[in-house]
Amino acid sequence: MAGEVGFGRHLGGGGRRPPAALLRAVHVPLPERGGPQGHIRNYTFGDLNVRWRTMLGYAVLSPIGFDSFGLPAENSAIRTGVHPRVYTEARIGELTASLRSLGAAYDWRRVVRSHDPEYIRWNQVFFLRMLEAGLAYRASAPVNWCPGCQTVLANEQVLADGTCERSGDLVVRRELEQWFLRITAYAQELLDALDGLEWPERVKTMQRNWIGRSEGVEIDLAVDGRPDLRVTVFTTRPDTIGGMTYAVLAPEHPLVGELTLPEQEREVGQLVEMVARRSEIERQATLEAGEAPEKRGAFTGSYVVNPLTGQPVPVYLADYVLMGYGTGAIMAVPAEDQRDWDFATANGLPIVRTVEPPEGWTGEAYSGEGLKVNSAWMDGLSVAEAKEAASVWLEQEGIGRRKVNYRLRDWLVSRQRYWGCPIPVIWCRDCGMVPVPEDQLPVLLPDDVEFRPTGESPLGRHEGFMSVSCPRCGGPARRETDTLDTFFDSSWYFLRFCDPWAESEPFGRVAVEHWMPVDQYIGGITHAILHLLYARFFTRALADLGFAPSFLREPFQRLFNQGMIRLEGRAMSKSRGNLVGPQRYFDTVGADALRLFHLFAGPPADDLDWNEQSDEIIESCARWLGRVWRLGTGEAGVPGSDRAARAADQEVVRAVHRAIASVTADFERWSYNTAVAHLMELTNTLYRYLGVEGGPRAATLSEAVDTLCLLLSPMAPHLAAEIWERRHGSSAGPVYRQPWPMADPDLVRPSSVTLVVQVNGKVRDRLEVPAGAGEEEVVRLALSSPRVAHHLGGREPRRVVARPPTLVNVVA
RNA sequence: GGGCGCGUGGUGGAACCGGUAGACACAGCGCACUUAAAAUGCGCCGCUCCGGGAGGAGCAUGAGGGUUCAAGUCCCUCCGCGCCCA
Repeated sequence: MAGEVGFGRHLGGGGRRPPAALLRAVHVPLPERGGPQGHIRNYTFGDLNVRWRTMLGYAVLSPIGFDSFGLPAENSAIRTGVHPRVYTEARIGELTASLRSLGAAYDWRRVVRSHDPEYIRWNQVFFLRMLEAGLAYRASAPVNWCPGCQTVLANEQVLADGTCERSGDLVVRRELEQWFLRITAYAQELLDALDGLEWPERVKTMQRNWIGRSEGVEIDLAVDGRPDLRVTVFTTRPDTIGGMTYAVLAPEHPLVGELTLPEQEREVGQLVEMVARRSEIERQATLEAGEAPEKRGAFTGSYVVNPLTGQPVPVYLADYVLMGYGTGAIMAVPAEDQRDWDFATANGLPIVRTVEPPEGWTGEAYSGEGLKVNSAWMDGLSVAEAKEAASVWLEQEGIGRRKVNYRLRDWLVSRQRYWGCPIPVIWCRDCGMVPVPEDQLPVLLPDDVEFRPTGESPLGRHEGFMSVSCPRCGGPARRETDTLDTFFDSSWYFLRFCDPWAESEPFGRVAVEHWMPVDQYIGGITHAILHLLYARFFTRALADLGFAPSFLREPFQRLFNQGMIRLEGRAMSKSRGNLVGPQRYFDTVGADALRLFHLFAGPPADDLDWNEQSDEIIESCARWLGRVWRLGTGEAGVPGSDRAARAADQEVVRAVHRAIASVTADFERWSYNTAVAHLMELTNTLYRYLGVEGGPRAATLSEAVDTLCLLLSPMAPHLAAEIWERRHGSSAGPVYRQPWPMADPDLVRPSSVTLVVQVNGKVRDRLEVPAGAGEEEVVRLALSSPRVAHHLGGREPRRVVARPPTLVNVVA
């Protein structure tokens, strides 16, 4: 629960760059399943960006909010009797305290909580406008029902093994009236617009697959002996129609009754019953060991006619055909589809190839390129040619239509739970479904409810809530008891953040135009599909409904996926009870050390294993901060004398500029672990010069320490702020208002470099040479090396490859 | 089954464009300070072999092959792990 959300806050801005044109917003979404360390990691990365970009001169918006509705609070209420509101607000308090300890630079004035009446009100306004526009609708549908949670789940909430992602119960299928949002109306746009997003390719691919566009043909098949009936199938391979040796209906297909002959009724009935117990995900999965494949299908007794061959072929039911995709019926071509092949083999059905597999093909179904066979006038064509020819032919015959299909289904938003946003609808015996008038919003949840161990929503039994008069006829009516999926809440909070004070509208237009889209979004890969796809849809819907500016289509321009935290190989999460809370680290080593650990332990995008070594590394982060502290406060010592050595002075200056360049480049490419390493390196260099006679000038060393402090401040803000204040008082302003240091390119290059000399690709000598050494010089130096002479053994070099000033390879 | 990603010291990791493999740390070992310990500061630290030593040679980035003057990095095959889709 208490997922939260945030962008940057307006820390200072107004720097060297024009603020309005270069706004950066850094959003930190809800890494709900990551547990406290996951939160800490996420906020650390976000906060680093906020502070760094502020120092670069950008105005940064960094809000924070709480995705406060949802099942965990309600489940806790059922278990402990504590009201979800009480539970939720306590968790928000803890998280807030945690974030403040961490030093996260949020704009706390902009806090948004999805269970607040104002937020609920706009949620409900959106829902009603969507209803009006036909984007929200009610339909009966086979849905995923979790017996444990007593609620319907979205497909996305059902795991691959057919269990509920929250309770772990086996999800079953039920036919129920549900509320949906018409996300499919935006399928093509959601697919096309992915190309313009600066997101990890992996996430874009996942969304493309999820939307699952496929082009094909719908074909009407005549039923043998029943001129009144047609079975319409969808296929992406119309060229293979000659190989259709049977047809398959989904067990829920409306024609099942008509097509099932009396002698097949028993078999068909058994299959339909078995399928009803399985979740959709499970149905598509491969057979379990020992499961007989023929059990998953049944013959109806009817036949349809193959339009190419004119032959009747049997009609089966099978659970691998889904009612929700295409037309709920397929033409089965076992030779070119492996699942059809498996089914045909198990049920003794014929297999006819329509594409010649390549020489030496040993597999079963072949779906690749090749020449057409057994396909009448298509014989000899390529697959692509035949596809086109078959489509044209089917259209001319009047039995086929080209069709684009999507795997994406409409978004099921109703939940049979209490702790969510009520759906603002009233059911009247006479008027039917009546929307709650907008001036009567928000519809709020009653607090005096009783939670029963069954998990059943208490709303239905609450007379005060349920009993209303119909807004249209004034007669007695009942309220809708379903609440909205929490993904509904989290699909627009970034817009509210722009202007959380708006009262007469959900968010001010000007503010949204000013800040949106979010420049940088940071979140776990767990949200690759659900949250990100819903938010993209919602943003478009709100723009088209006139709430958001019409140009705003994409909410998140850039996305960064942080890695998960694992403990003993598994994701750290509350439900697994394997949490390592942050408080003990705040109490012992401090928040800065913990932040540093998350930055230093590995690449931000990689998963992080939390183990015995983690505490040791946190200790070492704290030790290094101590070293920086002593350097900053002068406790570590000062340069030994004023008689400065030019060489040492130069070396320190160069080390500082190298660090500036490295850390800046590392920040840009999200390489925080190496950024920390570079600052450690600088620290080590500076320590070498403490108390040394003939070292750098005191002023040089002092400037170096200041720069170290500035570079460190986005990572360890508390320590940096304290050091800065001690060194400069309050007159210079706080460290986070200082400009980010700039590296002088001339000083980044070292004065001398190591020339590596290889003989036949093996390193044989290393020479110190001036950084400006040219090709002639390095070749001369390399060839005069005695080691090179030794390894040449008297042979003449056949070739010398020089990459001055660092490498020469002598080939003998 | 298909697609994508990843395999580097005892450990976490670095190597950004094909150019010194192992930065920076952890653990370990040693030294200084200390009555002692902690803390702190400094040093050593891939493997094997040769050498008393300074040093030298060879082998090393999951396995095998290829391209190249040069491969952790590019190409092919295989093995293992992870994720997504089926």
